[in-house]
Amino acid sequence: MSLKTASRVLNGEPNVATATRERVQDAAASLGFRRNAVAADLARGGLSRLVGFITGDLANEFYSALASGIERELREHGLQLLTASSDEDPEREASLTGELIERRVGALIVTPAGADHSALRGEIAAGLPVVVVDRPAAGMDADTVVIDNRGGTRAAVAHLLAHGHRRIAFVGDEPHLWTYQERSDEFLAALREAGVADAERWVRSGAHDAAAARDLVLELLAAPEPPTAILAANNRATVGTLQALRDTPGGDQVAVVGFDDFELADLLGITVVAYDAVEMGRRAAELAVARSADPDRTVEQVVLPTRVVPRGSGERPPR
Amino acid sequence: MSLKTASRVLNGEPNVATATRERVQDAAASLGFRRNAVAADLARGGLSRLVGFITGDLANEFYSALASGIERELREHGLQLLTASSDEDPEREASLTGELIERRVGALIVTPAGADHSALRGEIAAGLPVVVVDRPAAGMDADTVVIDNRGGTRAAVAHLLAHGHRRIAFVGDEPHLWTYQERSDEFLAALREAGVADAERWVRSGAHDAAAARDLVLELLAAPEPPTAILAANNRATVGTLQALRDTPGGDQVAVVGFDDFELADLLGITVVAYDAVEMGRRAAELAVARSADPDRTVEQVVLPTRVVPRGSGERPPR
DNA sequence: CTGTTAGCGCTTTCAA
DNA sequence: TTGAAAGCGCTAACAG
Repeated sequence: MSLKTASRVLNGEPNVATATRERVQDAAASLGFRRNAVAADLARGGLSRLVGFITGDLANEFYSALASGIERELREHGLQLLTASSDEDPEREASLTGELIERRVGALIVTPAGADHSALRGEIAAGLPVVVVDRPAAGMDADTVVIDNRGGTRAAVAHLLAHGHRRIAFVGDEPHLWTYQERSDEFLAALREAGVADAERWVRSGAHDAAAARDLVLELLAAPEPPTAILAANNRATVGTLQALRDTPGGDQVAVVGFDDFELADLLGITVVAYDAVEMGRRAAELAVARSADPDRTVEQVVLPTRVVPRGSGERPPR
Repeated sequence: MSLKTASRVLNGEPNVATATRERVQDAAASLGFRRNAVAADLARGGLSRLVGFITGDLANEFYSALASGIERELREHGLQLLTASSDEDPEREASLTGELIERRVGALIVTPAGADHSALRGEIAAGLPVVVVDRPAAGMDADTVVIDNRGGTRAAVAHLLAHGHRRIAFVGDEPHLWTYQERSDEFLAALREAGVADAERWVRSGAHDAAAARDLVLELLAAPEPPTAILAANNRATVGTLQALRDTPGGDQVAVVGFDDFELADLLGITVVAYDAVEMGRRAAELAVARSADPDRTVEQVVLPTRVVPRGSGERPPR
């Protein structure tokens, strides 16, 4: 029989006699035959059934939640996930982008590390479906999934204000990150609207890991007029803040709200601004699939909601 | 000029005149040319520069730590990571294995879900480098990376015994898991050697998630003769145990040692049996690469050490 | 329902 | 140093 007939059977195409079909299947099974998806994709015109995901650090629970959501959604569409970590390094990000494109991924999902997205822009222009997650890529017309950073920050500050706080500190990541910008901006705006003078003095940056956050908070607490409440602007900042409070006499009096939920927040009684990272990934994958199917659809900007989950630490009154 | 010359330049092969080389590079740049890794791999004889990783659940921090270690090591060898989640379902695992093989991965790294590894065995026989992580696959001659479950358990029990405990409970995952077997076996052995009668009565299973663990521990604590110490046999069991202790009067008197370290264990003062999951992944990738290079090397069984990290919860004396 | 022919974009001989 | 030809394993288009 011909090659083509076998191909038809193996691809589940119609128009094959049942007898022939069975013959092929038997042969394939007994020979341990496996179709070659690489060759198939090539013949079909280049694109593979792979979707690339370029992320800061797979070991970070936020990114792995994203990856999990992405993978789950892709699976529904018969697509596979190709992961690469940029270590938040823009240069690595660019080279990984190149590698994935050479692998002919059908789409790319990225949490952009740097500010320069010229590489990505070119690919989009060349027709590659690109979805940007967590942080929009400035000046790029790409599908985007972010959370409502401003709304979440606003709600957190309102929560603390409602509990009587005025001296509220903000402990954030690196200032060049978009999420930092959004959150700190909104923090300042909310404080000013509440009539807090000199709001800037309460903002700290550089809490890229727990240790750095801890130091920042220790410093804040040692000042002549320490804050009565702290908004920790990401999960690592929250950990560092908690460490600092533990190590400071009276630290358990200070109110804390953390941005990003985490598994043990419940156990620790930490009030947080929560959102669904797995869902973020799922939505991103959905957009990637949609754009692959229809390159001309209008660009979509998905903003996922956040909510304040009160668990005790954010409801302490000011000392 | 010929196709081949261009190919040589793009692959950095020697024997090209500098002038020609430059001409090709300019052309490639101005045309936005990208080589097609899919076609290249096909022409080169089938195998792609991809390594597959089949894991239980990417969102679980243990697996994502593995993935991170794997990815980092593969990168060193110019390989890319293709991830797939089995949801701990043996059937899904088998079908994913098939998909990855059709994608012509150069090697496969697996945390086997079920007990039946016939599919994998066939692939190994067919020459596919397979590395098994976290749990050995019974009856298979595959490279393996596991931690010293027995040693870790033994050390944890010794730690609790040394602090005067005799009524020590074991809260573990599903009994069919290899890690459960190892840990519970060794737990029983250690208890018996210490002269604890009727050791089996202290063993509980089914703590596959925190909620289940919590219920198990609540039950233990409500018994007429409650344990004075608990060995939580995985990270979710630890969380559930802590929840149960929080919700039980006097629960803060009960000693706890958790298997698996976690970020907030330090903050919570939880004594744990720790090991390096990222390193596990790295070693697995290393083995995968080594076997790809030399299919005939002897099968290697890597056992990574564990260590007890005392942080307070495991040092409480019996009530 | 089945087969033939021509590629997909690259690499690998081997020859010039 | 360069090039021509063959083919990796498959599919798409068209015949039979």
